[in-house]
Amino acid sequence: MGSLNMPPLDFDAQKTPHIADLRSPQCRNCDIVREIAFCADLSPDEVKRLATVRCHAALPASFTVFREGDEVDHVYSISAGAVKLYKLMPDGRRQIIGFLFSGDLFGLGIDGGYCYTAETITPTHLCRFTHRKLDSLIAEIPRLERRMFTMAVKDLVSAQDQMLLLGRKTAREKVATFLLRLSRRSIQMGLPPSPVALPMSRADIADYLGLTIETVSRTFTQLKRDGIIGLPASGHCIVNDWEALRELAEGG
Amino acid sequence: MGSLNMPPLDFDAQKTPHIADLRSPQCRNCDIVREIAFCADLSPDEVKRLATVRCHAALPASFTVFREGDEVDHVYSISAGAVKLYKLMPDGRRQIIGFLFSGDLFGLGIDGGYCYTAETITPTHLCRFTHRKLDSLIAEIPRLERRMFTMAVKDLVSAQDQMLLLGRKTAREKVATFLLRLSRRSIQMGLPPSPVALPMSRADIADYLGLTIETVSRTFTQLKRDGIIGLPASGHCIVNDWEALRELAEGG
DNA sequence: CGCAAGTTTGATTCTAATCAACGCTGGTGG
DNA sequence: CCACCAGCGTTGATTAGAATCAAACTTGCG
Repeated sequence: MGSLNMPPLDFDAQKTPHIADLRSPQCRNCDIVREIAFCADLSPDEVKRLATVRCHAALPASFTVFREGDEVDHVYSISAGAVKLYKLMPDGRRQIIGFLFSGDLFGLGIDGGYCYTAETITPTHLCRFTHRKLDSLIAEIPRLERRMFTMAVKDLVSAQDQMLLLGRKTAREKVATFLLRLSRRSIQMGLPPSPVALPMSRADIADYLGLTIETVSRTFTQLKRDGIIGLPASGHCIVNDWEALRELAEGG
Repeated sequence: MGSLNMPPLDFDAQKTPHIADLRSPQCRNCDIVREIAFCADLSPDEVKRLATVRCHAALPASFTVFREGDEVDHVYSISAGAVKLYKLMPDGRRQIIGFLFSGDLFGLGIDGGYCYTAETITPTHLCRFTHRKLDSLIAEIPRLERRMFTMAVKDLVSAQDQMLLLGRKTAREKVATFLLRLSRRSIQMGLPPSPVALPMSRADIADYLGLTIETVSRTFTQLKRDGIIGLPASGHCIVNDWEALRELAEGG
């Protein structure tokens, strides 16, 4: 793991190119661009235009894309894979702000640097745009502005749900809610609702739900003993009793 | 109080007009519109145009503007006063999503209804626009779209900070962070950083910070005993030791 | 195979919640 | 005018849920 008190990552030491070395001209015009959520309803011409400003990178797992405080320069879109966004406190306490998957956008921020760190969970394909190019693109295709706004509002709504979870739910309720969210996200990506893929570690889940590793582990075990879920292999979770899980999640 | 399990408010039973009865033509062209944050840099003509679509209402304290689940029809801007936004669980557990003040906007949401309840804390002056009129306004003044987007991103950043607070901070750290935020907000409104006004009840603070009333009360008392703050009168808090408060807030 | 990292399980501690009582304040009505 | 009451806030005693501390187990990899 080592994300908690690791020295700044030396990108070059990793077995992949430094993401900053990728330039648009070097990027092949692959069709992954179609998967970018905010251009889902663009015309072929517009997609082509988009392709000229984006560049694409394949990153390994546990790769830090940018850190909290880094100068904001790019916006990223996930073509495939999974990314976590997190904030750290000076003493190492960590809060994961979100788990992102295929189609999700990140890297928005206000002046003064990114306000979270972004790190891949699994090997991940990213598309990247500079804010400058994105702006000129928006000038060409004004619809994009509305689309970005809608996405920000959606993120805001999710964040508010997460506040309720963190502030008022018990460990059991938190885990149940988490599983249901991942399941819904699976459906959204065209996968079956169960088994739910859990690409992230227990530590990640704990830092997302405001719990400790041990409590997350115990809660999974407990839900399994209650017959509500099954844990066939690490990284996967079968839901046996949707009704019970839903009721639990809402505190019923 | 009674916000937890009150029957749906009968607006007419209150001593103020039902907010839904207010129509644009009836609204005087008061200059309060200038205080709407998202039109701060508009030209006089544009402000005049804005005035034709907004309408204005003075509401008493503890007035429910809309409820979670209500059909989304309007966007609101606070001219003066304070509003809280909250979510409820079926069993009455409550999470306050945010405290809003003069200049703040609320009522954004996605299809399917508002995702929180909005209630005044103090007597409050609100401006209101239908989403429809706001859309036509945005068509006229495209700058507004960017402005709304920026505001949504700011809210998102705040929400992410709140996740860190709820998930990883101790009671002391939560209260310290809360006081610093209110103080910063005071400055932003042109008021001195201290004394910090606390128009909301202990119950509201508790439901905002993911604590109980008793813990909030005890923590205030403790910070007072430590000489970090003073509590001269209910509703106000003096900060004696900014450095200590800041250090506490960050977990130093 | 052996090691390191991640996960599970168990024992104990601790923070904040719960339960309970009391005091303050502001509004109401006798 | 003052007594009463309701709502809010504070304080104290006890409990509970999750954290911490500790150890064993599992998994994946060189």
